[in-house]
Amino acid sequence: MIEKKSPYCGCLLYSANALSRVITKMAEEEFASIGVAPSHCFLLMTVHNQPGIQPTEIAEKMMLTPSTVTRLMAKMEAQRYLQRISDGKFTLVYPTKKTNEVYPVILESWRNLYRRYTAVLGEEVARQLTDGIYSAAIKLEAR
Amino acid sequence: MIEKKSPYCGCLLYSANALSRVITKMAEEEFASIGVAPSHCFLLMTVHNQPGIQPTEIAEKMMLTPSTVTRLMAKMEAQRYLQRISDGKFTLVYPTKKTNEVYPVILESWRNLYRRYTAVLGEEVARQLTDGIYSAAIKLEAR
DNA sequence: ACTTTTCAATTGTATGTACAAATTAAATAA
DNA sequence: TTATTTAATTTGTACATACAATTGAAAAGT
Repeated sequence: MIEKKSPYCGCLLYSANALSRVITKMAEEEFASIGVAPSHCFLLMTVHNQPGIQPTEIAEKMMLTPSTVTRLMAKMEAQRYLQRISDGKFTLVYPTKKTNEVYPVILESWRNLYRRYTAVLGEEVARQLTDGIYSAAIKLEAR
Repeated sequence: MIEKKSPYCGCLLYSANALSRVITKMAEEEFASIGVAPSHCFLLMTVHNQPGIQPTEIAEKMMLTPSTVTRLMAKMEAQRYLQRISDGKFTLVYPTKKTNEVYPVILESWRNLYRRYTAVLGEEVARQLTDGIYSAAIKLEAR
């Protein structure tokens, strides 16, 4: 049986984008029950684990730009999932009761996602792949 | 020296998205001189290599949805980079003179991109990583 | 003390992508 | 042959993300 590969599968851009879309879709399915998108959940986790964190640091941790973080926060704040407090030129971000309530559910969904893709890829393969991807991202970002 | 990792680096979703953003940015820089975004270049390559190809097949090759392909095509057609011809319920997509002119430049940029990331990651590592990413994407899509 | 520079955060705008619905045409069933 | 179903494509809409420009405040230089 002939395995039909994409003509672009040797390209990191192509493959990385493809994987990103696929795993994002799986995550959206998993997080759908919460009613909060995966990126927003990362934000909530970050704020939950470090109340009073500032947008810039959130952006670093999430590997996103500050402007994106502002948008994500605005949405979550509108849903009372977090609170921003201005402090001079800084902004301090805090979780709310709602955040704390949903936090365990987020963790659970996150674990389910992990289980789902490791079931397909194998745990060790998934680990190594994730590690390779992460370190490549770091190296290329520092380029 | 302590290496500071992201708290989410063990998550495939997080890492894959991060890599996707970083490599996309590099690609955008590389393709900027052409004035055509990376995804549009993939489209042009696909059509160049298979004149008369249909949107559905393009979508499969590019691992995108048909609706996304429609948007990409609309943009490129507006810039006279390709031509759509209706044939019953099908649409046949053809390259134009402009496509053929720019094609070698696209290939060159693509090679440059490859050189850039392999310079950072090492050729063998990059190859294996790309391969692992691609096969994970395929497996997870078939989930 | 005042000016200039730097820096954090936000806003305007644009892009790539997807889903769901609509359209249109072909294929199949009656 | 006509009616129904299926399939290809496009459109309406929405979302995550980024860049460039703006705002507002702190820091540094004079």
